[in-house]
Amino acid sequence: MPSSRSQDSGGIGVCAAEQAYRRIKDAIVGGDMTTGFQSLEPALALRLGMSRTPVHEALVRLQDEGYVELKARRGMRVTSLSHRDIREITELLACLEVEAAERTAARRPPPADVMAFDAAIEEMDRALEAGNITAWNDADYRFHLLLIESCGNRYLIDTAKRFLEQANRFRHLTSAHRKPPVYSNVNHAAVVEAIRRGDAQTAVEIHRAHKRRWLRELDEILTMIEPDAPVPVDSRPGSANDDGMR
Amino acid sequence: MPSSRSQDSGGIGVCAAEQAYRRIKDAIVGGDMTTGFQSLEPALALRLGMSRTPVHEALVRLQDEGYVELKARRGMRVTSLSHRDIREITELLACLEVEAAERTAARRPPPADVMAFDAAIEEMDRALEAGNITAWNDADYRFHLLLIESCGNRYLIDTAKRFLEQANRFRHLTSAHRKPPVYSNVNHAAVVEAIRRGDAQTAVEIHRAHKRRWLRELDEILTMIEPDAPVPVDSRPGSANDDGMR
DNA sequence: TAAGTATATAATGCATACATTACGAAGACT
DNA sequence: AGTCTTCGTAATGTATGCATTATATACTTA
Repeated sequence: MPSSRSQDSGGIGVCAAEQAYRRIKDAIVGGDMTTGFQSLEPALALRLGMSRTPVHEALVRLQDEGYVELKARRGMRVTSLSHRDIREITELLACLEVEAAERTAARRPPPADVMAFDAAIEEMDRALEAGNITAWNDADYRFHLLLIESCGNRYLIDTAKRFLEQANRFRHLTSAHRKPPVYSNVNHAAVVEAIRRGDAQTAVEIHRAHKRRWLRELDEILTMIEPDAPVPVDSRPGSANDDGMR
Repeated sequence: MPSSRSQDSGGIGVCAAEQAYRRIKDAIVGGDMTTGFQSLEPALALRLGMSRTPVHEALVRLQDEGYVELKARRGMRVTSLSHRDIREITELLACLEVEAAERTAARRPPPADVMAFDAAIEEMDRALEAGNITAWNDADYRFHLLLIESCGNRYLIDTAKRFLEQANRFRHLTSAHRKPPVYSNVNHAAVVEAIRRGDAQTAVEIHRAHKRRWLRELDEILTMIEPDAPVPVDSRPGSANDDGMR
């Protein structure tokens, strides 16, 4: 249901507008275009090796999704995520994921699907033992993606994925400041256990409690980092205007 | 946060692309462009009195939101909503609204805001007594919009509004087949009472039960209407290709 | 007559061109 | 010297033009 044109996904022949959309979004989510980064359409078009038309289309779409602001004459600006933004995105995502957990459990997915959850959790365990934060993040991301994608409601899937992507913009920020997330692994395992049993009620309760706890921790992290103001999404908050990609 | 450019909202000087976006979307939501309606960019551009460029931009955005499908060479096609689509949209909206009810109650909005809820419910009561379905729909819509917009989470607001709009595409369909929604008024009033007291727990419970009941009723309506297949969003399911606007 | 192929038509996606407009810089006036 | 005004520059939004491609139709051959 989300964006795709002609070619279905990531192949060779994707049209320029789609490429522009993905490359810019990836740059923002991946931290290569930092919060506050500004650029003009001609510059972007030059960098992406295409004309302004597809770039313009991509920017409008990204504005709809909240990734950039288009200000007259100033071109695009990567939206800054205030503490409030981060909290609100996390809250919404929590709500959506809890619903997804309930539906997934109620659907009683086939054992093969549940094994994918197990695999993700095992990898989270391994990464935690090894102290490999990046690997843990990847596995955790995959777990949440699995949970979302197996809920059966395509609109819920699209929406939750959209905000999971948004959340990736500040994931590294929080993961740098949080204590080793042992309880995440335990909770996730318990949710999977409930899913395996088809126990939707328990899945909801555990996942909701987990998300509540995470929100409290997030609040602590945020107040620790800085009183408020737009959050530095990477290590160079000042270097906005010059080139900003790296 | 959603779409707008230069001019903030609905003024005179909105750019052509934004106008195209709104007019086409309004036509779809308002039932003027019926499910399955197809059109080519040149034809739309002609009808809207602009060139293909802004029309193209609008269509891509509408595709992102699930209102149209763009098939190579076939132009745009207004997406058909299957029973499954209707159910999934309603489920997601229920989830979002329950969360909004909880947050609204937890925020303890000022009495002036709560009076707006009262006004909407009073109008629902009046419309129900008078048997005026249209008026009831309008008031009900306003109630849900109020509930959403007073939750305090801007991302939740945007998302819920988006699906409330989608739900308007099939609202008339369900409202034609459902029995007089007395329990809606009662439930909504109870939710408002909980909001007034700041009782988030009760607000959630009532609204969730209300939505559950509504989903069951929706299922009955849907199975009654037709086994499945794309739902006729207006009374003329066949007249897709010729002109489709009315 | 039917099936396959070739050609023509036209819609899409992108590039370019143009008009509008906003922002900045420079100069003039107080 | 500071402020206001005017002019120039350049970015945006849209229109148009062009290349690509897919579909439909017509023609040819078995």
